[in-house]
Amino acid sequence: MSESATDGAGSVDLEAVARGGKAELRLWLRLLSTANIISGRIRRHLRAKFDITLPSFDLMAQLDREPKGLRLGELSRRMMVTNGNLTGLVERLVQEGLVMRETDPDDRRAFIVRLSKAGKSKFAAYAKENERLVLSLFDDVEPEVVRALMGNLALLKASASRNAAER
Amino acid sequence: MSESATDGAGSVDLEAVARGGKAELRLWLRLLSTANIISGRIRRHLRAKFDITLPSFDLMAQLDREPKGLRLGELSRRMMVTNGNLTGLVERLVQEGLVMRETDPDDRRAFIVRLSKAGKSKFAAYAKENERLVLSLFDDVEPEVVRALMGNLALLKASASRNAAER
DNA sequence: CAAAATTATTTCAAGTATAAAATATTCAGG
DNA sequence: CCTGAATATTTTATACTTGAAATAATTTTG
Repeated sequence: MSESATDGAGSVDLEAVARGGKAELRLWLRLLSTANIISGRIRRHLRAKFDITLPSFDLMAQLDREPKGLRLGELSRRMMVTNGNLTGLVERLVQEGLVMRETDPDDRRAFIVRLSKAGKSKFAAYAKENERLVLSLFDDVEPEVVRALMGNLALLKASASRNAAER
Repeated sequence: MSESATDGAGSVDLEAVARGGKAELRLWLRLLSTANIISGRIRRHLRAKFDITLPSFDLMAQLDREPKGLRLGELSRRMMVTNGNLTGLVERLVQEGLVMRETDPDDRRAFIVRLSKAGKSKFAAYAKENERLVLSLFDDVEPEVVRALMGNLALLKASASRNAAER
């Protein structure tokens, strides 16, 4: 058969075959595997079509909607990654000429990053194609299911964000 | 304030502030950020409490329910990671004495890994504590919401798994 | 205002992750 | 039984990721 000439995990998944266990545990595993499947598809698609990584795409997506740029700290919060991570990520995008990095005139500790002209136009193409893909992945999901998930995930997200400081 | 003495991303998250955009796109971002928040909490909790990484925990979780062990290929499929990734992950756990790795008598290409006695007993403690944490993260989520998410995520997962071979 | 605390970022070490190429072994035909 | 296809895993190169420690600049305060 040969699946794709690549090593490729991320296609089968038995959802950890969580037999017993509490409903919440099983839900968490299902949530995770669903997110993994979708992000895997997106990652492979971006790579195949544009040779760009998902983290780079995410970074550009954040900057695309902030024409004036963002400080690194704000960017790391929005992307939910550590500061240290961003240093290298931004560096690579600067090398490629997609992102500009300049010191904040108001605070010499800080840096502001934003899309270059080239970055902006490339990202537009990436985003368009990506939207097409994501919509296709949701093809068999009814609008009311989308709505229900939207609301229920908000509840879960709020609960998980709140109930954090345990022990 | 100081948040936690660590560099810590993964706490705030503006859900990418996806203003416009199709509902499906926004749902995908919400799904991703929810999964990120939960897995971040789990990861930090396991590290703080037991000094174990999430991938190691996941690997042990898979083996825990297969007393006879698993071949590496099957394990990589279940964990949704590439084969190459597993080589190093297993190696570390073998070094720590938590996992045993032996060649499959029926197929000399293959390896079978399973939990050692020590691994089994350590994992029991990890899992117990982890279950406590996950349940606490779901604390404010009503059972019917859990049920609804379970069903609707199954639909989404199926759709995303199916609609793959696009272009 | 100078020392102390805080904030913004980088550096570092270790681990995780992918995709592609390389190895080794098994299997299917001829 | 020998060859070529298929399978199982490892290796390699590159990139991502974290958490902690280090740097540097700003703000707070005694």
